[in-house]
Amino acid sequence: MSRIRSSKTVAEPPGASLLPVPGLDYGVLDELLGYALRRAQAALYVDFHRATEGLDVSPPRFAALVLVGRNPGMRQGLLAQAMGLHRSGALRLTDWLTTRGWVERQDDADDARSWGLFLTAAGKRKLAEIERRVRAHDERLMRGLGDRAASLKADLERLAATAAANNNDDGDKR
Amino acid sequence: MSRIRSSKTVAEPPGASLLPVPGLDYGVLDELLGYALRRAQAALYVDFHRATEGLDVSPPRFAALVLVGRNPGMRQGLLAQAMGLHRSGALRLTDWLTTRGWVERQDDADDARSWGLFLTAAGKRKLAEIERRVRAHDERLMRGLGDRAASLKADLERLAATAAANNNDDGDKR
DNA sequence: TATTGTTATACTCTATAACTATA
DNA sequence: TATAGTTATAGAGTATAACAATA
Repeated sequence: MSRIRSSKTVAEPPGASLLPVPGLDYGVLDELLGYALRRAQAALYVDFHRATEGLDVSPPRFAALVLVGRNPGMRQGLLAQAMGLHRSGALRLTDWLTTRGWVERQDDADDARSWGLFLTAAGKRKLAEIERRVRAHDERLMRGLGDRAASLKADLERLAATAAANNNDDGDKR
Repeated sequence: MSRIRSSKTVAEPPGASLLPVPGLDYGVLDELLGYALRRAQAALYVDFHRATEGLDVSPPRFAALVLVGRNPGMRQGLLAQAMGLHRSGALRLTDWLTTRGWVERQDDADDARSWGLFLTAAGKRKLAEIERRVRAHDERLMRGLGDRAASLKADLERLAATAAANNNDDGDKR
């Protein structure tokens, strides 16, 4: 089998932050944990893009490279599961990375329906460079938070687990 | 002047979470504050969608309703600024809300280029219902975090400010 | 000349549905 | 019959560029 698909550069991120505009009334938004998270996410997204400028990568593409790099031979379906995507999304992502020459599909000896995913030599080099810059970007953020960085990260992980658990329950909304 | 545009329902959110898949090696992703934020955001997004099921709303649409509701007569450009959008994005968002009958444009007496944005009576009712559910959803998350919720929210706000400041600086990446 | 909003277009990210090949 | 991947299509969310009207 073979795959060919078009290649384009990364789209520009939202240009501006969601930081409060002085004089505007944000009502309930200022009270919500969810909106605080959204503001932080928006700011980090712009910052990530800046830190990886010229490398033609985006957060999901970076995550996919790391996952394939650390788990060579993983199937597309597992990549989808790890990234919370539909399998058609993992397909497109893999297509894009393949077209760039960073990832390659190899036939899986155990199951003729599946691919094994692997980084190419170019993909390994690219990932090393991206990872270096992303680490620097993240460490800069951590430094800005000082000793709160570690507890923030732990609380975010707990929040993610809590919200995901709600999603599986029927919830007690009423 | 008048605006007409098509109306569609809210798209489905990503179906699954980004919670760690047992046995997979996430490499640097597990160390990054940015990826922890991404995981939390993904989980909250699904949870938000569940909490507002049937109301035909999304996080940006909700934020726009709140902002217009609290700042009646605000211009589209200001909405764009508050939400970190290009003005063409604020146009589309406003179009959508107008088509739903929740927001209306009125001529601005001070500047013939501008609109003033206002909630309609239906928009006010709709917002009240959405806000009730979003508050309940957010409070459920906060309860899950116990006494750490307040500090988490404060740290997220500080993170957003820090990252946004980096984006304006030249940064010290090298 | 700068600003507000619009139109046209395009790209990322993600989904659903119907399909093929294999298990 | 179920699973892995594919194809085709669609929609949200966002951008850029060129434009008109007004300031």
